[in-house]
Amino acid sequence: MSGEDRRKQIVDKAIDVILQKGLAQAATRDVTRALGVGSGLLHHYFPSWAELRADAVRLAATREIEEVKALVDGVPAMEALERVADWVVDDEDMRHWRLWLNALDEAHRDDLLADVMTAAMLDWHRLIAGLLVKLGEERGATTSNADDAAWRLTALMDGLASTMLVKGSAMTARTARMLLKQQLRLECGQQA
Amino acid sequence: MSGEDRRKQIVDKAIDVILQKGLAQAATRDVTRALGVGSGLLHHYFPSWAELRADAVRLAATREIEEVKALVDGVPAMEALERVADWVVDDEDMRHWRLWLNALDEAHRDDLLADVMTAAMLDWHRLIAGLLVKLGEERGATTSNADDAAWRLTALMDGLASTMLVKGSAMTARTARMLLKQQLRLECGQQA
DNA sequence: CGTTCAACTGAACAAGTGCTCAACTCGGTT
DNA sequence: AACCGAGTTGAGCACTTGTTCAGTTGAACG
Repeated sequence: MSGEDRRKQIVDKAIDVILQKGLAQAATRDVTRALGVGSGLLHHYFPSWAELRADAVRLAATREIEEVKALVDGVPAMEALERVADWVVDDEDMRHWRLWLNALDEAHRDDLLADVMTAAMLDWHRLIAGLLVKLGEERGATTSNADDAAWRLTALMDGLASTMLVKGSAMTARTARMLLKQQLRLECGQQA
Repeated sequence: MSGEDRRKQIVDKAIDVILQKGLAQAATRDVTRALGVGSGLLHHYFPSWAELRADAVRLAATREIEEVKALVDGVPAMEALERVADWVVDDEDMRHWRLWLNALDEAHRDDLLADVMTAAMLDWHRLIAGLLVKLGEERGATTSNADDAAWRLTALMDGLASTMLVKGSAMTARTARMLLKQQLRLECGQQA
């Protein structure tokens, strides 16, 4: 198999493994075994597990935000924001949130991951802020604080998700969705 | 040394170690070495590292919320809420946030920790919701949605903190404090 | 055919983990 | 004096981790 193909295949399988076992529990052996290859092959393409893992998280995060961008493309801003709120909470099994929050946590110890997550967070912020600005334009209102509002919305998503993910927590997807939409109304009310 | 004293000493030292190395990196050996005792002693008092670690996190979380309760005791609700917002962000070195977010993440894999964190989150929610109700009473307004508002505020704190903690992130303590206070105004505006 | 070289193997290694258990200390009890 | 038992030790076990490296394969090329 050609080098480039193998590389992609490894990263893809790493995403699978990480989504299934969690970022902290996933090991090089899980990837190589799932692929049916020797352990050396992984290190032939990636100098270390840290690099492969960072690449995998980067690709997964990129795919997610591209998916959302496609979901809201050409849609009126208010509906787009609500679609994002729905999408964010509707992740069955919370697999992607688990990956996201794992990565956020591991980023404290792994500079490569920190870079990846910084970039991903900025992407999300840019997306939300853009929609808020668009909303202001559609309504012909000023949008002075779209940046702040976007930070609050993205942080709220993270916080709600991490609450939801703790077993036995009182936070359900339904409640989280409601809280998110209320926040949307709070922000837009002030903005209009 | 008596059993009860030794127990407390071990939990206290475990908190130190965990605050310094992070929950995921702290090991039994770190605690026993810091204490200058044999490794068996730890297991004489705690059946497993998971139990000691859960006890340590529970105690640390309890101390924190007691500290905040003392800080806002007898203070008018609005100022109390602002004090909480300040306190939450002023944690130098973010040590306590690091512990909190680590624990939230580990709780996915550790049922003992999940219980601890569920209880701690409810404590925080109760505290904030109580202050919001009090605020409503002071202003003679209805407080129908204090619960929702409290969930949003606590989730926002978590989300902002995890953003802040990622190295290289654009989120500073100053910005986070501002965003939190804006949120306070958003919630209270609607409530009044 | 022989040479070359990237792709690939997998046993072995070093480092780290939580935990066990036979043995020891030593103040208090009989 | 003999004994007991809670407190304590620490070498050692079983296991997991990422990483290495001497070697094998096999297609492409002259």
